[in-house]
Order: sequence, then structure tokens, then C-alpha cells
Amino acid sequence: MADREAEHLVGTRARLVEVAGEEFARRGFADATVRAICERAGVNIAAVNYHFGDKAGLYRACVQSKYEKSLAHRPPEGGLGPERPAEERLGVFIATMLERMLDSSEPAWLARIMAREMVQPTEVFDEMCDHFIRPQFAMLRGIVAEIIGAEAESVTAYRAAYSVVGQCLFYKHCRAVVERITPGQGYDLAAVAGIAEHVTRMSLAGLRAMREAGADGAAGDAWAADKARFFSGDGRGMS
Amino acid sequence: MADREAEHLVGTRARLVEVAGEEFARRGFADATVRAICERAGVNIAAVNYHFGDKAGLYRACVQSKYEKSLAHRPPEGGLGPERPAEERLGVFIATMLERMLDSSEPAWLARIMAREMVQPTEVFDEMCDHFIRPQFAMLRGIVAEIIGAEAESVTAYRAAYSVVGQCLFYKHCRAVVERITPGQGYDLAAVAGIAEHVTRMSLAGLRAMREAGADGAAGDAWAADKARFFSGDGRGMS
DNA sequence: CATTGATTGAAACGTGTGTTTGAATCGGTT
DNA sequence: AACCGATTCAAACACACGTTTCAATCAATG
Repeated sequence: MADREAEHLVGTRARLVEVAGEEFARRGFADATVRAICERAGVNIAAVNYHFGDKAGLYRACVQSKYEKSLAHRPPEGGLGPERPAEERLGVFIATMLERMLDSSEPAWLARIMAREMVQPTEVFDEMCDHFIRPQFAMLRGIVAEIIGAEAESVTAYRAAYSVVGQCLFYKHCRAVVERITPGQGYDLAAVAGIAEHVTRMSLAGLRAMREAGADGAAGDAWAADKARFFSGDGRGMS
Repeated sequence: MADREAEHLVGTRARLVEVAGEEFARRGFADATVRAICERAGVNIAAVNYHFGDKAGLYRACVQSKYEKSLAHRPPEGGLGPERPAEERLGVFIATMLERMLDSSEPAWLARIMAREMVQPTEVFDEMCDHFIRPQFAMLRGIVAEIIGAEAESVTAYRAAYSVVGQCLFYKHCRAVVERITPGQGYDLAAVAGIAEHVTRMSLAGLRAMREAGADGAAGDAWAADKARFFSGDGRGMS
């Protein structure tokens, strides 16, 4: 009789997961309380223990149930096949990533939880990294490598991909700073499209310049020595 | 008789601030306990209340006492005057920012606390943003505006500066991801220098391309309409 | 040495938390 | 109807935490 929110969802499990996801994203795992979650979901406190074991189990269920839905809803390639030019695929990748993170019409709490996992990884981080981040990053790396004209496993490709991702993530991770420095502009679809256009243009120019400069060698001494150290972590280098 | 760490610091205040900073950075404000902090500092629990009022006061003292020291120790311009070319100043800015965040020989917990403040601002965020972030961002914005050939208050300059900062912050905020995707490489001085060189090169190429494309107008319809909306937040636009 | 204010010490307090309990209720099956 | 497993409920439990208390100790001053 006391369903406060999430009334559109049937079943205590589904309501709990939905409400808990928002609460974990807003407050963080430690500051989010199971009492507040259950009250918002209109569910008894014991339901957490009964359905998910404990608070950590509920958190695990939130993350694991959502990142696959996000991936299915907005595939990173946006339906573009590999026959399209790499420049176009890069633009779609950037726009998709920004929309998935910033568009306020989405259940955007997944990206916020991921931002928290970055600064303080929990037990779900490894799986999230392997199943969600790594495949998309590999796809992006292939695109930038094609534009640069270097191998996808080269140091240059890795760092160039990092640069593209970094530009996008900034608007999510540092949203509080952006809103304080340039206040008043929300993240509606048009604003996100403007950001995507800028990031794409800036990245494309940088990548093309790297192609002209040559993939390796022609960039000074530090660069070559740098590459040798880059892959010194484990024997096989990369998966 | 029981000083566990930070014995080199005299005075309970100094020991508390130092230990608490590391603890807040590692665990976060909620997960860090005053008991653990005081035990590590070799200080009685009541000292927190006596010297700082409460846990939040200790946190405030940590942040406010450190970001000014960081700024004094590594000025963002690196001693370069405005007579040097903008390209050189950009490289120094990027290298300084990366070293301050990544170099493991520094008391690097300030950057980690700032990353936490991004995803979950507390009461110290506004002051930190105004006194620490905004001045450095304004300096960077001036540099990139000079390279682009646009006004420092233009949308292009803001977003270009965001792109530069985003590339740098990625290595700090997403360190866990970087270490899982390319494991084994630490952030010693040489590695940081390599990253700085890449970010500088990629950014410079992007900025130069924007100058050639023209500051405004010549880039399609969305760009101009975009600018009108960018500064619609408050009347004066910017400080 | 005696006095006084500042600081430290050990212990306890109150509160909010995640978790558990055991009875009550529901939904389907025999 | 009677039964039974699954689920829900109100209440309580156990614990860790931030905070407070008040006596003990220290350092300077007369």
C-alpha cells in the first residue's frame, strides 16, 4: 500500500534494483542506506537480504543488470559497418558515448556509478572493465589506428584512444566543474551534439597530424624508448 | 609512546592533517574512520574534536591547507613568462599538470581527493574550484585561445581547453582502467614525460587545425547556433 | 613550588547502520 | 479445505562509528 516510487515496475526485485541504482549513483555505496532504498521502493527492509543476500549483493545486481542493457540500447558502432570510412565511425562513436553518459533522458546513473568505480574500484570493477569498457575501447582503438595509419597495438594507438575517451569523460566526471565555470547550460540533446562535434573535430585533426608525422621513429628519441617501456608489464603485451 | 607514523611531524595538528589526507584520499570521506586516522597518527581520538571540531572540520583543514602548497610548489606556468610562444607554454602547462597528478614522489592524495569532489562535491568544492581550478583553467584558456586565434571567452576556447584538461585528467581519474588495459607500467617521471609529450602533440595539432578552419562561422550551421546557447546561463556570461 | 590554562588520555555515550529473526501473509497444489 | 513453499512484515539485534565527558598531564607564569 505504500509504494512511493517505481510503481511502474512489478516485483520487489525490479523495484529494488531500479531505486538502488539511482541511490548508489547519487550517494555512493557507503552513504546510500538500505533503509532509504527500501522506503523509496515501497519494500520491506528484509527484502534486500532475502533477494540479494546483503547490501553488496544488491549493488552487484544493479551494475551487472544495467551495463549490458546500456550496451544493447546504444551499440558503440551505432549500426555502422566497417565498410564506412574510419572518420565517420569515429564521429558516431564519440556521439554515442557522450549521449549515453550525458543525455538526461537515459537512466544515466550507470555512468555515474562507473565514475565512482574509477576512483574507488569495488568487486564489480574487474568484470565491468572486461565486459563493458575493454570491448568498446578495442573498437575505438581500431578506428584511431586506421586514421593514424599505425597498428592497433601500437603505443600511439593506445594513447590516441585514451585522448579521445578522456575528452568525452571529462564532461561526465567533471560535470560539477563545468557547471561552475560555465553555469546554466544543461545537457540536452542539442548541447550534447555540439560537444560531440567539437570533440570529433579536435580529435580528427590530432589524429591526422599524427599520420603525417609518421607512426614511429620520426618523432625524437624519447618516443622510441617510451614504446619499449610501454609494454613491459606482462609477457604477452595485450589480449 | 605510540606514534605509529608521521613521526617526522611535530604537533598533533600537523600529524593529523597529513595522515587524514592520505586516509580521506584512499577510503573517501565516509569510509575513512577517525579511529584509524588517530591510531595511524599516534594521537588520541578526542584530538580531532579538540583541534578541528569534528570529522568534517578535519577534512576541510586537509584540503584547504594543501592545494595552496601544491600551487606554490608547482606553478602552472612553470616559470615561463608570457613572452614565450604559446605552444611552449602549452607544453609546460600539460607537463606540470600531469606531474602534479601522477608523479608518485609527490603527496599525490590531493588530486585523488579532488577526483572524489568531482563525482560528489562537498562543502569544500566551491572554494577549491574558485581558488585552485578556475585560475589555472583561465590561464590554459588564454594559451589555447592564442593558438587558435580566437577570443579567450569564445565557446571554441572553452571547449578546446576542456579537451586538453580532459586528456590529462583521464590518466588520473581512470587510472584503474589504464592499469587493467595496459598493466604493469607505473607512473614514474619518464612515463609521465611520455604521456605529456603525446598529449601536447595531439592537442597542438587539434588547435592548429581549428585556427586554419577559422574561429567562427566557417564550420557549419550547428556551430553558430551552438554558441548562442552556450552563454545563455547568466547574463554576464563569465567572470 | 603553586597556579592556571592548554592539551592529552581512557572510557563511555548515543546514534545510525546492516543484518537477522520469527511470525504473518500470499499463491498455487493436492 | 488443507497444505506448503515462497515471500513479506514489524521488530529487534549487534556492531561500528562520531562524538562527548571528565580526569590526568603538560607548559608556562607568578
